[in-house]
Amino acid sequence: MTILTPNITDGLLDTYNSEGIKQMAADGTATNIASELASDVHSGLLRPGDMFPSERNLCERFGVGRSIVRDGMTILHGMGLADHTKGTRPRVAIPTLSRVMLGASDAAQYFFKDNEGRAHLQQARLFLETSMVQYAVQNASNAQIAKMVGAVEECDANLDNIASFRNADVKFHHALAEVPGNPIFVALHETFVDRLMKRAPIKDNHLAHNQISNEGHKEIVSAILAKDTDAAVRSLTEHLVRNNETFLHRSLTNKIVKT
Amino acid sequence: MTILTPNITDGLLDTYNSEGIKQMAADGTATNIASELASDVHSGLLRPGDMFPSERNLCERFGVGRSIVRDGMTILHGMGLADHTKGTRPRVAIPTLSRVMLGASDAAQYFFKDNEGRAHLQQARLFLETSMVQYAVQNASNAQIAKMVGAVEECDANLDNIASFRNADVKFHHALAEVPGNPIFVALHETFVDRLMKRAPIKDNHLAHNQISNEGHKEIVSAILAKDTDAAVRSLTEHLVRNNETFLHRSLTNKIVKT
DNA sequence: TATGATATTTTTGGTCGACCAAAGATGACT
DNA sequence: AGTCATCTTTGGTCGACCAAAAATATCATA
Repeated sequence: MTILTPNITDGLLDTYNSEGIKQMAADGTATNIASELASDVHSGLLRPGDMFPSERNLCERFGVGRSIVRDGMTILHGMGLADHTKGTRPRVAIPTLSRVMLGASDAAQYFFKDNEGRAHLQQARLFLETSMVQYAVQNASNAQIAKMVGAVEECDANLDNIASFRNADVKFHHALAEVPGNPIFVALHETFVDRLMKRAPIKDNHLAHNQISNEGHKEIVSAILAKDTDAAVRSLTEHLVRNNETFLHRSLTNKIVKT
Repeated sequence: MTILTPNITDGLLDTYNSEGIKQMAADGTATNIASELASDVHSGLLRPGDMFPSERNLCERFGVGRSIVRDGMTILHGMGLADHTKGTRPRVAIPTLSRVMLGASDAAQYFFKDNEGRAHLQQARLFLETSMVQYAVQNASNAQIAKMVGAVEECDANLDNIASFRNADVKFHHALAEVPGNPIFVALHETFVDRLMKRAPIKDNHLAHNQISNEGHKEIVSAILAKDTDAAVRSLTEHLVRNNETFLHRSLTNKIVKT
């Protein structure tokens, strides 16, 4: 394993060429089949919504039995490129970073279920959104700011509706993640933050909490409009830290609220 | 699908309880088998290095045929929890965020192979490391700074050795990602940045390039020592943007250097 | 004849048990 | 106690079987 041809230990895919993309030697391994199909999807040879070639067809193409092909399809599904819903014939999924990350999310959730892991996740989120807000102060377009304002209004209109408020809350932070126009940030946000938010425990006295929370949103937008980076970061940090602290506090005082 | 029990579309794992962890109804689906084994690994019931129960054993336990169990093991491997190397009997891997992300990396590489995707990745890296450096200015311990200095010295000692310099270069940025002590940052760095760096094309005149690059490292550390956030961020940005620009420029002028 | 519904055949994914080579365990023999 | 032969267990692969879905053919009716 040299440095220039980095064969990272134990990835699902094993050999890379100088471009970093899997070489397509048609060896009949499951990983190879998966990566070849993946290439076809990303290259547009297979279009989202299409059906994959039938398994028997792939058997013939790779010269292996159906078990191998089937394994390859499982891997492909894990990569978020195959849509195996409800017994229907698998179809090509839209290749999206968010979908890809979803697979990682399934595996990563275990790291975030205890308080320590949750705190790490919260910190990562704080760092991510801090970067977003700093960027937004400098570069957010009026349309993007308007989208955030829209979410704030939606929050205000649903202060007493837990589900709807959360929806709007997520929408606000999602709009923030969209500002740089970088799909990586959106994917990270959807994969980790959105799920985290939607799964958060319910606060007692949620009306008051929601009011305070949305005041935080307003402060953030105001600071962005005023192009005041420090104020924006400060408001965001307060907004996020407060939620995390109330969670920890609730855990300490053992006030379990039924979900 | 309600908001409070978020059943995100099409994840590999399907049903969640209020804790967000998969419910363990012993239905004989591959995903269930995978998640149950995953639970056993994360709970410590299966220790890293152990062998998994034999496939026939699992067949009996879940009341299904070996194909299903085998599918479950494939999924588990995709989650980075099973070690299927070289035909030996699969063993329990150390559950690590980095390993988990490795699976996502295989699927995500396709999004980063063109110039646009690469630019997005570079931006994400810039944002991540900016956060790290800001945090480091405030909180880095002497030991952590010493580690960075060590990497800088190693860079200096290997200015003319492409592989060794890259190693030391990676080490420097890795040390930066370690400062907050948050495994998420380390995992993100190892998964995306390390691979990106090790795979980067070779510059012509690498000696001069390496010198300039390491000067950047020195500026960054100096700014951290001086607790000068602005200077640290500025140095880091210059350091990273320069690499990206030379890459794009090289691409435009078509000066392909053999790898 | 054209058209729509219905019956039939084919194809497809899902599941299973059987076979194989190799690795590991067991026992015999020196 | 050590070495070698034998046997058991294990993962890897394959083909066969099944139910459901799709495609095709059939036929009654306007």
